[in-house]
Amino acid sequence: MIDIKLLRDDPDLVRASQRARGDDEGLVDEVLAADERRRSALQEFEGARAEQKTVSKDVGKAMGALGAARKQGGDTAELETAANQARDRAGALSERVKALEAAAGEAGAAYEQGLRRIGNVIVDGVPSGGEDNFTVREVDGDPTAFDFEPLDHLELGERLGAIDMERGAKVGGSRFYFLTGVGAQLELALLNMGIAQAVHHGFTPMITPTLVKADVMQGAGFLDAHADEVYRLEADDLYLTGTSEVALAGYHAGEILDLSGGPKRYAGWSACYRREAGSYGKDTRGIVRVHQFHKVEMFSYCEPQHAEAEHERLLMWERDMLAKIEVPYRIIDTAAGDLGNPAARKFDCEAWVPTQGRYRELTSTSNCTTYQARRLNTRYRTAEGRTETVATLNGTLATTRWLVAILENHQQADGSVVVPHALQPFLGLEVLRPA
RNA sequence: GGAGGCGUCGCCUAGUCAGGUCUAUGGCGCCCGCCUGCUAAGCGGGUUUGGGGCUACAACCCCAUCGAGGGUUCAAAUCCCUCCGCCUCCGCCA
Repeated sequence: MIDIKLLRDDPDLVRASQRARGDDEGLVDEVLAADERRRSALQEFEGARAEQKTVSKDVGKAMGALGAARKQGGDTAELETAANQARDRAGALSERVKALEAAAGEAGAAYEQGLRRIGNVIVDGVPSGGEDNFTVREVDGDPTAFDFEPLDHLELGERLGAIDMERGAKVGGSRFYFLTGVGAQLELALLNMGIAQAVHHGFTPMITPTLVKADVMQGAGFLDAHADEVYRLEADDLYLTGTSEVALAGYHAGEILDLSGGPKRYAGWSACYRREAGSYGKDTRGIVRVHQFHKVEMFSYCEPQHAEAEHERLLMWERDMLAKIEVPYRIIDTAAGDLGNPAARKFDCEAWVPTQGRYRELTSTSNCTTYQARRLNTRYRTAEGRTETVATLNGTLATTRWLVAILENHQQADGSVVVPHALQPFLGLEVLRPA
């Protein structure tokens, strides 16, 4: 959620952001009003509570004096009367405090509910509008040219004995698959290359839980707009994560971090699960859109004032990975309306897929600024000793989908696939050949 | 799955049985100051986090915070209930 102080100080900025996202601008005034109500209710309650506490302490004092007098066998009647009087007064106040507390609680809940609905304030420069309003930031390489009719990744994968969709469907249903033989090896090689690069740049590699509790899923921001994308295990009230971002965002939840040595960077390796609800009929062929895949994900905790620079760094490391697999790609600046609530800006790297004649997303890096961390209560200690909310960012280093781009772009007329140079040491093969 | 023990403001710890006349005790660490050729020791003070008020984002005042959430009570670290985590033992299973 966004910072209430920003909302109070600069509501126009938040209104503009909501407008760019195509979200409800009126929410801003709604929440400001709720904030006013919450604060006045809180003041009333706290005042009454303070009074009640004072009176109640008098009861305590009176009771103590009474006890002492009894021990000494003195006259207790007067003390007893005083104690009872104080108790009656406190009792009367107690009723009022309970009512005021309930009212303050309600006002607080209404306020927070509204605040949570406001999306992160977009970074200056993010294009307005919906899914199709992205801007192209950079194009790297020309679409791969072939002097033969290229095969699609599934055809190639089947000939190589690398992908088995049919048996995947038999075992798990549609959108499930087996990676077999060189296919399994290729995925492991790719993911390992991602981990190796991350470690080289100082990331801590992490193998993360893929089942998380509701508060983590909620805090990471995955139960709002796209809740129906998430698998939920009813019997245990746990959620299957669609990315290790969720677990890595939860990793430092409730903690106060020491960022004096720079950002904390983690590289998460995990299986990812997505229901793909509402995408019936889309990308039904092959492993472009599946319910389960593997991913290496960068995750960074940094000071908010460094978030934009960190975002550029994550993008740079994604580019390094794409360069290693030697495929043409472009980078888009996602439009505001296509950002999730937590993201203030998102860059996607999209690789050229020859048989589709278009670019498909291979990586995605988001700057969530303090939005995610505020919900998860992750802070850092400033040089002045104050606590402030950290910024969180994430970005992809490799996923199963990358196999699509690798297979299709590096295929030869005979159905073999040349392994990109950087990947060869991880795979131990230079060329994949049909069985 | 069963039985028991534990969870206190960075770390350790008192308080919980018998609710109150205290503002959660003390030590370690850390920070500031004093003293001091230097260091150590010594002395004094400070040291959870969130929210609200007032403001200069200071000082100060108030509310909450003893694993979490409820409840009882004028009053809860303390009593009751539910949940979570850790430890020990038993059972079951990889």
